[in-house]
Amino acid sequence: MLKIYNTLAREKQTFKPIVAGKVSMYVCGMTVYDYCHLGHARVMVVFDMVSRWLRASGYDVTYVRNITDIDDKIIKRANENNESIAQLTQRFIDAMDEDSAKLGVIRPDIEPKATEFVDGMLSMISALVEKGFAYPAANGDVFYAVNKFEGYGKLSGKSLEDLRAGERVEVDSFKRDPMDFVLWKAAKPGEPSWDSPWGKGRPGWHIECSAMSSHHLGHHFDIHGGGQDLQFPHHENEIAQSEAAHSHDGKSCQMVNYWMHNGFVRVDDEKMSKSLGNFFTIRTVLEQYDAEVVRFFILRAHYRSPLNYSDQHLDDAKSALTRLYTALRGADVVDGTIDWQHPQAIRFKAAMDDDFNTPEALAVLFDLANEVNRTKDADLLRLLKGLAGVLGLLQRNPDAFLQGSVTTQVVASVGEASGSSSAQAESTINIDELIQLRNEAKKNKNYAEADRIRKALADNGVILEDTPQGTTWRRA
RNA sequence: GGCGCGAUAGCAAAGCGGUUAUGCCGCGGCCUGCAAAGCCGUUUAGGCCGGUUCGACUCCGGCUCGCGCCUCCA
Repeated sequence: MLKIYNTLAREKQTFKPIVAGKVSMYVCGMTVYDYCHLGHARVMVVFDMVSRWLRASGYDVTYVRNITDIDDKIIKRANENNESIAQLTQRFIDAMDEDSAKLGVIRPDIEPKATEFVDGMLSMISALVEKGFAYPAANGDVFYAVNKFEGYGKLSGKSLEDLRAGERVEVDSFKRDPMDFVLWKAAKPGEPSWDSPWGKGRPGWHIECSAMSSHHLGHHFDIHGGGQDLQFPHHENEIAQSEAAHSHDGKSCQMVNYWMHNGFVRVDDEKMSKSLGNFFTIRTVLEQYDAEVVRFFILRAHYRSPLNYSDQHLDDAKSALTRLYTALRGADVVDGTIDWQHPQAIRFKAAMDDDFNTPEALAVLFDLANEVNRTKDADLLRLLKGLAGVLGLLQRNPDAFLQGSVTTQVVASVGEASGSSSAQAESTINIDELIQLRNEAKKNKNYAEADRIRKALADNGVILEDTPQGTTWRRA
């Protein structure tokens, strides 16, 4: 029985899909004017994990994650770069796809782009105007009249009075209420625009998601996700738009049953964000850390908790993941079959069913690794790999992870240390050859030489491990 | 100012009204030529003050500190 913390209800609720056996899920994706940072990585990985668990639980999942490809920042950035908006957005969509693939994120089933759904947005805005929830202003913008929607604030727990009291926005004289938000922006010279009943313009941000989600998932769907910062105003506004636009005879229809919000990534205990400028892009981090380590780092914390980024924490995650891969090493397990009756599998499922408790699920993996190390039991190995696979982890060849990007050719100084000829000292030497040399030295009880080779390799980031089956190595 | 969240051992991070979380690090042992890996054992907890209870890290109240949203933001 899966329980999900529903932001709307402010409590964990037993998950019941609208259509038995099926789950419709929408997640707010990226605005593509720059490379994705670790905050984006978290959304992608978290909801990838959610969709994987729903599928592992037997649901037929339709996962939609949108792409915002028209927006003030995109226009500004394209102008600065002297490139077209289409060029800019395609460049960063490609980069996003690259980054997410590295993080082991399965592509959502549908990735709609805002610019391809302007018609849907326009008809939604028209419906809102007709029903009296929106009004065109004198400047050509169309605004949503927040006070017309009874449930405004129900997601974020804010009341209009509170919001107005904390008002920090400059009052826009074209709005009837300072909290009204824009559905359609009148075109400014030189900006891309679409025709509309209110003249040329482009859509506001919030209406995009309402139009795309209802187009692909209908007026009422199961799960809507996104970062915590989208809760207000973005998701609040989505509810106001969708539920008002799809209302019949004054009765609004519920848009979403379960609202999920993932916690922030922080740096020095401050939110990581583009506006604060303290962000690390995924690609920067991947220069230093294996992508699976980053995925593990994200899943090691509960999705709703804050996640503090630092090298120390990534190093820690790397060591932990190394332990898991070490347990799989040397075994010929390829398939990860899961016996869901096994006590550890039951524990794993209980953890995941409890609002996607990945830290507890990972603890199960470590307990399994310990059992595997003790017993070398093939069934346990399959179970370990199978359960890890549900989280998108541990599916590589262990050596591919453990030896990583270290080239099998190490630098010349190793050759010198090994005592080989000076001609060879100038070139690179194969790690396997050095292990061979060391084993010969060991056989001859020349331990000083053996240790010198081992030390030289260690200085090159190669750690040797002597096992009953022979000597293996891994990167530091 | 309004609304909300959090405070767990050296670091990270969960569950749980009474029984080993887990990972990294540290320490001792086994293993090893020595290491590494692994195994066994082990040190370090629950912000502060009250209350409920036979018993609280876990429930309730207050306080302190930190964070988030209220403006674009995953």
